Amino acid sequence: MRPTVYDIAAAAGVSLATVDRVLNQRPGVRIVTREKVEAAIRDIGYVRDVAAANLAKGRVYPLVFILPTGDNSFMHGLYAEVRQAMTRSALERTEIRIVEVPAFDPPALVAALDALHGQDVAGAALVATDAPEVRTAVDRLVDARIPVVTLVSDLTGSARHHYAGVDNIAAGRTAARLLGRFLGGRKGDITVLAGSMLVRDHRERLEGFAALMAAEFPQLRLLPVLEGRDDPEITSGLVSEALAGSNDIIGVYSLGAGNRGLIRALKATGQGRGLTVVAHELTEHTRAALQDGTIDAVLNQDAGHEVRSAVRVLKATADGQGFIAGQERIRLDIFVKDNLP
Amino acid sequence: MRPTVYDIAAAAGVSLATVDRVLNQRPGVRIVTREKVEAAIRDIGYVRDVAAANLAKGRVYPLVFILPTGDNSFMHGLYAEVRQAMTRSALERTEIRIVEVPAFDPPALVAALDALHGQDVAGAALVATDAPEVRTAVDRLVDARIPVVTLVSDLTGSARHHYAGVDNIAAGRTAARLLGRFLGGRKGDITVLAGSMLVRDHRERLEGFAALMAAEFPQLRLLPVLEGRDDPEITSGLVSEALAGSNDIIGVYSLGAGNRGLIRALKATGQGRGLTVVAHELTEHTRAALQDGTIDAVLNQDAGHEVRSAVRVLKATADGQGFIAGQERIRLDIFVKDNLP
DNA sequence: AAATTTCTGATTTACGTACATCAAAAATGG
DNA sequence: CCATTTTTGATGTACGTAAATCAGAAATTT
Repeated sequence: MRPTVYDIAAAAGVSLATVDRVLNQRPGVRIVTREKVEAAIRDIGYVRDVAAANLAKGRVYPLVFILPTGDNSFMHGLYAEVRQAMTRSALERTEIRIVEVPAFDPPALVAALDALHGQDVAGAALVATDAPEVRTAVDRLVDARIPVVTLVSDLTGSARHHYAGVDNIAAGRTAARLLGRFLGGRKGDITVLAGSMLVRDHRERLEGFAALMAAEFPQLRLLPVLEGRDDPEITSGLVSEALAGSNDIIGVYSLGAGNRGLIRALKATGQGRGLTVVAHELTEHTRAALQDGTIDAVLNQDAGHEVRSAVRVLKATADGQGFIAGQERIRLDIFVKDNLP
Repeated sequence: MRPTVYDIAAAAGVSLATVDRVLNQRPGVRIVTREKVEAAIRDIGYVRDVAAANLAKGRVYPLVFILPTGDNSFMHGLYAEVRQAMTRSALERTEIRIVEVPAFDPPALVAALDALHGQDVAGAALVATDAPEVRTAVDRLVDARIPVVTLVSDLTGSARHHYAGVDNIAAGRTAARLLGRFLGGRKGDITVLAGSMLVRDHRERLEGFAALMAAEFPQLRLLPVLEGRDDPEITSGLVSEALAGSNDIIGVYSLGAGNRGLIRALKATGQGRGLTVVAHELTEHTRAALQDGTIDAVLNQDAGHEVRSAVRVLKATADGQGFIAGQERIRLDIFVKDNLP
């Protein structure tokens, strides 16, 4: 049988009330007594029964997810996953609220973060836009002892407790490796398509991609980056134009969202050119494109895992607990035609 | 506030005792009354507080993991992960026991399974060896209302509740796709290395691999499968011999364990031949080989995820509950040099 | 209608922890 | 050594559910 608070009391030769004071760091215990109790806790190997504790406390975790607006499948998927998490609220003792802010808009994000102060919030998750003022706003929350995790896009240099997302530099390098190997020594130009260089995840993907390309595939030349703002329409136009303007393009790397537009342009302009294409984020559109051969590989981050991980980490952090690092590492999924879920 | 059993009682106009009888399917309730209560449960949207219920029941989950012996890194990793899960027992109300059986030995596995009858077991996980007698032994457990999940290797056709592992046909196809694309149109022979055709996962990987190769990369010829019994020594010998015997080999697919031997042979015999190699299972050996370029891609199943998933599913099934399918799907990880964790 | 049998209600205890209150004991200051 | 402050003990209630008991009500049988 697992030891309980009664066992601690017996082992330490103190009363239950004193054990409780030590366990919940309430005042009114001499240091010697406190140490005696702590020793007993270690000795008998007591672990607090979190379920019982939460029951007694009537604890709920009001969590806030700050998400950018955005009309692309990835963001839609992310919203859907957060809403899924909401449906599990009763079971998980969470109360999740979504705060929507304009994308790529640091002041709006800062305002949303600052608004949390004084509210009843057990933790916050945000898709970070990389800007100094966002960093300090996050730090203010952390100072206010509110757990913060970044989602999808990180905010290095800030005091956020955790990042629930993939390593985007590694993602860029991986994309380069796949594209380079798939092209099997051919020589030509590569078009890179991004959403916006204002978000850290896109910058990092490009950084990793460009670095590995330069180092290992010198026969491939990177064309200037096209910024499609994660918007299918803009993206479609840019790609069509690029493909029409050059016959040397043999590969495409799409590191942002808005792949609906990319795919449309590829089908219209790229047909029969033998393009090798690597894109990010598995959506219904990229899935279909993988299947019909328009795209050769898709790198993906599982939004569901990211959201569930964020919730677990926020709860654990709010309780001052640790978490299983391996379980909370968000992996970079690589999909080809054959391993689609 | 979440509705409680008291709210059900009030809503249905019955007493708490009756609600309890309905909730825990105890006898002594007329059908009309039972339906009244069930309607009330639906109406007010009651969800049982599992934490409180488990507390009241003093529930613990005695789980058994039946694992094959095996001196390869993957099995070592699997054991380590199960032991990790044991250290979390106190928190998760589990009591995990490992039963070790000889690998590739159906009768031993059957004996281990049958031994569980009558024991206090809330669920069992096993690495299945594919044989009819194993199937019926699993079915006997399921008939005895003991939740069963297969781990790593499935047992289709049996009544197991869940499979915590990857889709191995898809894994084989994916390996073929990567190898085929990486070889970029070159013509030559491919050596395939397996552990044993007695286990379903190896058979399935080969099946997927051969099918896709034949369909999409006809310029690549598959050599007869080498069976290394997941043993580094045997594997090393087989590979050295094969490489020495032919200069037409341009690719290797290692679909089992025992890659330590493969890598040793490649370094000794394959150096400078420009071999493209795809292997399974990320271990310290395959990781190093990826990094130094001996292996080009590694397909992996995360043993930690598999074990944690098995535990979650067994507990949920024991409670007659469902689980989040997306969370319990074990993904096929693809690693190249650049996205190693 | 009486005698059974089957349901239902009321109440209590328990699980492991949190939290509050009040009295008693011990330590500290002067 | 007394007065004061600090520390500790004893006890009770609560969280939401499970499980048991026993009395009483309703349904069924005779």
